[in-house]
Amino acid sequence: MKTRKASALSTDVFAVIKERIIRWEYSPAHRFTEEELCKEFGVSRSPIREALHMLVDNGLVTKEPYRGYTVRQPNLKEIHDLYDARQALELFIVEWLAIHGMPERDWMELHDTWQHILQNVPGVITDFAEKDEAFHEKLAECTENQALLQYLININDRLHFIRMTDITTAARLRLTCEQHLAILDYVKSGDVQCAREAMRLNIEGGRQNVNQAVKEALARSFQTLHRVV
Amino acid sequence: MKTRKASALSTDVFAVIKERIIRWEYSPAHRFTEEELCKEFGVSRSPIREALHMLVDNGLVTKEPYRGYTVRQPNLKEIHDLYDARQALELFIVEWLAIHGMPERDWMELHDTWQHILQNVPGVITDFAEKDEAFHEKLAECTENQALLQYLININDRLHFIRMTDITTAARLRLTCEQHLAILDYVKSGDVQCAREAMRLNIEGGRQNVNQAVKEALARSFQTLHRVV
DNA sequence: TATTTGTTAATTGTATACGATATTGTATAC
DNA sequence: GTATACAATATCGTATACAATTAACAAATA
Repeated sequence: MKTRKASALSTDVFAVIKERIIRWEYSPAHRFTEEELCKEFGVSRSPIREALHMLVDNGLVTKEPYRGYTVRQPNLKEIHDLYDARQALELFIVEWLAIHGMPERDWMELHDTWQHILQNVPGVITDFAEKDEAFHEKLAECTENQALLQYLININDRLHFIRMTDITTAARLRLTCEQHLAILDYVKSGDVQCAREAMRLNIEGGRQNVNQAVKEALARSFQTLHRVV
Repeated sequence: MKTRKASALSTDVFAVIKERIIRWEYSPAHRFTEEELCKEFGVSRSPIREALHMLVDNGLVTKEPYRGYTVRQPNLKEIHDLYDARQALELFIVEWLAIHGMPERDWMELHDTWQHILQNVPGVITDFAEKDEAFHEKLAECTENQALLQYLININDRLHFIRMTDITTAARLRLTCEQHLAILDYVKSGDVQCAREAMRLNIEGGRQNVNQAVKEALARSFQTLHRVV
């Protein structure tokens, strides 16, 4: 979990490696050494170590003293745990928004975005995970609660790698759009219980989808298996 | 937010400074420089920097590039935000425990502890904050969800400094005991709604108490004022 | 052959030196 | 007297050298 200001070099390295991990660009359990990263990025070990530290904080990499760093292999239990944590936070967030309201401008922006996606199904399937994350993070931002947002971002970072494999069928995409629009409507009308339930359904949908994706990955290849299970 | 394995030196330095901050042993907005900490702890800048990095992650210290590190001055809004985040997590936790149950042994341990404290009011007021934190963290542990526990610990770390000023009157202590025992009872009987409500009351009590403590601090001294407000 | 033990290579942990940058103080011009 | 340019200082940012630790492997031994 990371909010700190850090030097340009370390944040750059962090961002690049994080992006690669998230995009599955490393083989399972890939091992990093500081030295090799120094060579690749052309910087010294200090910023590399900082970047790796941040990756460890984000749960994307594990560190063994005197042994090195390895790309994390999240297991199914951890994925479900993260979805539980997400649920804990997001149910609170929609409840808060239904009670305290959210800025009209933000509401419209989200509404338009997802209405637009809905009307163009199955056109827009690229970057689905990013768009979905942006929706949920925007809601968190509207509570103006930095702690909630920070934890949610951490969860999204740690789940992103697996969400990339989401099954983005037209049906699923349409359902997600409808769920997001429903959440917005209930938030606007101040219906706490319905807002919570709509959010719960949305999150559970995501969880089931990921679950399915993991299982299919298992069926497909042993390589993927020992990464994800 | 910190789970990483780190070297002995940096974790030691981190633990010592964190303890001091939490115990108000630094004057408001105390400024650190890496150099001065090197001298004090007799180690080089590398482990000091790691320790400071961890403190920043824990929200106890802020960093300004080329300027130094300062002990954080959480404001009232942030305190309330953290209480909101706590509520989001803990309502989920008791709900989860009420549904899935918790180990009999852990339940008994918590029950005995708080029954004992209740029977000895107003005897045991020392370390109230620690005991209270232990109760809530134990519940989180019983869900076996590392993410939830990690976030809750982070919240407790960031609130600890202000909770130290909690008004620990006999009445308040008794009320807390009763609330904790009620939470345990509802969890055991699987009554989700009552468990949630009991937890909500417990958290809100803590929030109000802290709120009161901050206001009294304001009334008492300007020094304390510009630390907390 | 199985087991223990010493040696070596790989890697991080720590210390220190050097460079970049922001702030602060000072002199000078107007 | 004020403002501006410039120098000095403090501090972190980065690079690099050395120390400590671990793991792997080979050699010796039962």
